[in-house]
Amino acid sequence: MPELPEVETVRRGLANLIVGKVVSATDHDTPKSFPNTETDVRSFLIGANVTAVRRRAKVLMIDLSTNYSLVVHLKMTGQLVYVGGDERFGAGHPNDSLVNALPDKSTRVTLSFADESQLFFNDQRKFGWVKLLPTAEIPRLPFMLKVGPEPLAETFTVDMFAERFQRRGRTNIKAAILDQSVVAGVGNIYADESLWGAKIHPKRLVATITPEEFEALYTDLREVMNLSIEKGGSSNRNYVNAEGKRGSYMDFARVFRREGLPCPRCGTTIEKLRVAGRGTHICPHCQTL
DNA sequence: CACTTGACCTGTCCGC
DNA sequence: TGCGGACAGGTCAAGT
Repeated sequence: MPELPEVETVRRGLANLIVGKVVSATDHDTPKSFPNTETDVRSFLIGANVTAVRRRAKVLMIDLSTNYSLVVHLKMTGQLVYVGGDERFGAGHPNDSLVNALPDKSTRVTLSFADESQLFFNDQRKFGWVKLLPTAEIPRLPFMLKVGPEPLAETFTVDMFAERFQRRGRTNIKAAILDQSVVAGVGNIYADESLWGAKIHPKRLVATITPEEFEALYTDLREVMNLSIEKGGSSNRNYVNAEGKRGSYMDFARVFRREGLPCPRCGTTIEKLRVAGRGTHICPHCQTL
């Protein structure tokens, strides 16, 4: 799934839907999806009140009144879908069919709240997880120690952006922008979209990128991510928000998954290639080596 | 260190 | 219709 705009969309939804609710029960399939001890679950999850829902990079944190948090990574196919107690089997709910189908085959973790509502963590490919950890320990997780700055933060400047790349001078710009220790939250969709916006070929070595190009990339990355959040994220395959609804950014995508279609800037046919081990979409006229 | 590749999983799509 | 292979929004652990 889920890159920064999708995770942020889920965060905003959950912040409205579950803050203040009391956890009454939990269930899961494999320990891989929910690697927590029974003792911790009983002591710090059951009976806890949800106090906040936060995000850092592509990681979600559901804070609890016990000073523990549920830390969630959706990886490629994870979903967090909330179903209100009164919505189940209710007629006229916008997501009737999806909501009433849960839990389903991909459901890995279920959280039940005291008011009968539920939160489902679904994950087709089982890469994601939900970890119960002391809130104060989260910043000391290896991932949190190495992850780069939030690209949409007001304090994040173009100079900081360009500086972050200097450590990765000998690789290509696509691998570097996907590196979470350079900048947080960029994944395959927004890497391709922003490189197209800045007219930079994804195979260009970082060391050859000019200050003007870094500035264009910085501006475009932020624009494209802000637009995507506004559109509720990208539903390329199975991403949905906390209410089970798809996002519409893919309707606005300029190159991602648009191979064979004309470039919206010059009309040249968009091509798909492989860079940094990932499917990569470019306009061969706008983005040259 | 910086960099690349394979592994983790299931489902879907495409060519034979 | 069936089957094999490639591929899919992300990160890690290994290898060079």
